[in-house]
Amino acid sequence: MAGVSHPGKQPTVKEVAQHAGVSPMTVSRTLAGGANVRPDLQERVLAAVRELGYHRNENARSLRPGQASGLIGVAITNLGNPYYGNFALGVEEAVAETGRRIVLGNTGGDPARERQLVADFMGRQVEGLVLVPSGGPSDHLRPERLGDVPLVLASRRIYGLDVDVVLLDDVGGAYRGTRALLDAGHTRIGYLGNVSSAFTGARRYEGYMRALDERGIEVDPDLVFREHHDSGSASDATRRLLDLERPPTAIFSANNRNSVGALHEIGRRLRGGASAAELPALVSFDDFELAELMPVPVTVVDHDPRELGREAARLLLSRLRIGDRTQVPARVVEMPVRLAPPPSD
Amino acid sequence: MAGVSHPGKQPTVKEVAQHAGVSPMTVSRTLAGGANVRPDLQERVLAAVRELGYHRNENARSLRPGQASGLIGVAITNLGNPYYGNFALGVEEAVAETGRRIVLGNTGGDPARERQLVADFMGRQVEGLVLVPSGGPSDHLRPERLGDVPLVLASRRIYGLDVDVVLLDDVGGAYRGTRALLDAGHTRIGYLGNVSSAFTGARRYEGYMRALDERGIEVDPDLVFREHHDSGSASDATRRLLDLERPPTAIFSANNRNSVGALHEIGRRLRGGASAAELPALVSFDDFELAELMPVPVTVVDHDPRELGREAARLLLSRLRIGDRTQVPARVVEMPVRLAPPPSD
DNA sequence: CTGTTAGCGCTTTCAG
DNA sequence: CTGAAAGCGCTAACAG
Repeated sequence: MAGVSHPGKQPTVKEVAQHAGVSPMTVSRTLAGGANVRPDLQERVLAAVRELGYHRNENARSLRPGQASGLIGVAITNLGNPYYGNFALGVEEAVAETGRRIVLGNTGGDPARERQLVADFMGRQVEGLVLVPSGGPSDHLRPERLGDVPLVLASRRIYGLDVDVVLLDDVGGAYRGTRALLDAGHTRIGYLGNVSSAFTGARRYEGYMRALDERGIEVDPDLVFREHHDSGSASDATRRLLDLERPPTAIFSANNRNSVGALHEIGRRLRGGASAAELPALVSFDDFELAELMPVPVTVVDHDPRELGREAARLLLSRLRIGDRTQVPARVVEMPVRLAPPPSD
Repeated sequence: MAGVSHPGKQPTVKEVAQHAGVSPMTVSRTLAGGANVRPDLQERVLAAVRELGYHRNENARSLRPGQASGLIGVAITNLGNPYYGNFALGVEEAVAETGRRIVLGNTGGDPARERQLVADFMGRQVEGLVLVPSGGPSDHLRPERLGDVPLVLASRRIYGLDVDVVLLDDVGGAYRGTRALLDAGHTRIGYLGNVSSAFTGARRYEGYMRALDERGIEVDPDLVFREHHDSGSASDATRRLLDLERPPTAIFSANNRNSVGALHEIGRRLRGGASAAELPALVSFDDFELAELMPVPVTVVDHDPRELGREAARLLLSRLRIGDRTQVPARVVEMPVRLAPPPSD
């Protein structure tokens, strides 16, 4: 009960001042570090703060000109996906190191929701925006809409929008993953990709093609499936692949969801009596846990979404430190990926 | 360049008003829905808003008495863990349905960080708090510190703190999982738990004990490992279990991390030439992907962290609707879990 | 239907 | 070293 004079309302500087027998300014100065305040008054103020459970109102504070809100708006497509969860974690950590916080919104890949979130973030006076674009129209991201609030895009870029971007080395990773299969002697390599992230999908497919092309192998359209987006449809695609007259001996999967789908189908066939030897090897863009325990060899194109998040935050924070934000041209950072072959037995 | 008069600053009502040739109040009213504003003036205002890229300043808005901030503070232990990522998603979704947003902080399980985050959230005038407690002292959560800002705890409760809590049915899930192993004829069942979440750990261990007790089996202390917290140490514990003179024929793993650790060790032994038949069956509290593909049978105690998050948000939002928040006594909700046996082949 | 006034909580001036 | 005044952007309440 200590000091709760008006239950149901947060105390203000004024109340703290009254409680400590000083003026609001002395409270403000004390809370700002205490420069030019007599120690004994500081004591009294801090005691009153504790007594009343006072928290300085950051919203009122940021109303003053020159005072930033300390908020960064983050909109991602799917928080439930560990990839984006770790991405958000990376952003949060890097941003928290500067004393700022993130306001987080989940777009679910819906452009309308993205617009709405960005507008809301702007209204909350965020100092910057980190966005995993959902792919729709992007006029709400144009400079005249965002004023001087810097924007960083992650995972995908938007052409015509000249802002900082962090990407994975999609092309290189897909290229190296495919090449690993070629080096192991495979020549018929299926491709499982998706359409939901057109940008990323196109880049990974490019890496796949480039590796095949380098060895003079032509892409067989029967082996390429790119029209699905969840693990269920990836299972179906895998079934169709394996039911071909000349099935692939290996599969390149452009992401986590597709890898899981493919493995579900592989598991089904194993339980149906197939032997592991007649089932395809797999390269998976995106790591997943226990890949080593899979019944077929799984090579993983591994990367660190948390680090991607940190890097996105770093780009953003650096813009906040620059007075004229258009001074530095837009940067594109490609984060490296790592090939992790299956454990040799 | 449309209308960017003062680049580097967000436009205000005043500027919009000037631009539209009306008073600030007409702008405010128009933005509030347009009641009692002539249509043609509304037109002019909305045009000016578009022209200038105006976003209403929510911080200034919530300064007025009676106006809520529309922010909910969420502090969780590890966003990178898919369990908490989905939890956060559930909270975000439910909260967004009411037009509110979440400010998110990651505690990393550090009590000091938790205090800091909660204080910051209070300063930002959050309307409510959702917290996955880190387990340290909890005086910063006492009612006199939080004023009338409601708090909902998730995953763990804090004794002595009379607030709403959402939990999983830990005891029941562990009990049923263990009983499934007993029903399959196992009598020596190892236990892998952890200490990092003392509360949850104790509850799951209780369920394990209860199932054994019911069958008149005494807990063999050699089979119980509860002092570790990551998948690496869970691997070690599994090794020690399997190296016992009379190793267990099954293992109950109290969470995801432990299950993965145990499976890593099992994989190692398989690659070393062991046959699946001599390796233990597993029950895992917490689902994980591709459990069906594991070389030993894995039964999963499945649950929906996203739904847990939604429920936490629901409890919180219901408090916001009630004038006197202490009217309704603290509620404890236990979310159900589901037993998912391995696919029968 | 529209505008003016006042004040939300805070801090930057400017006086004492 | 301390306080009083003024104003950040917004909107109830009260004129007109």
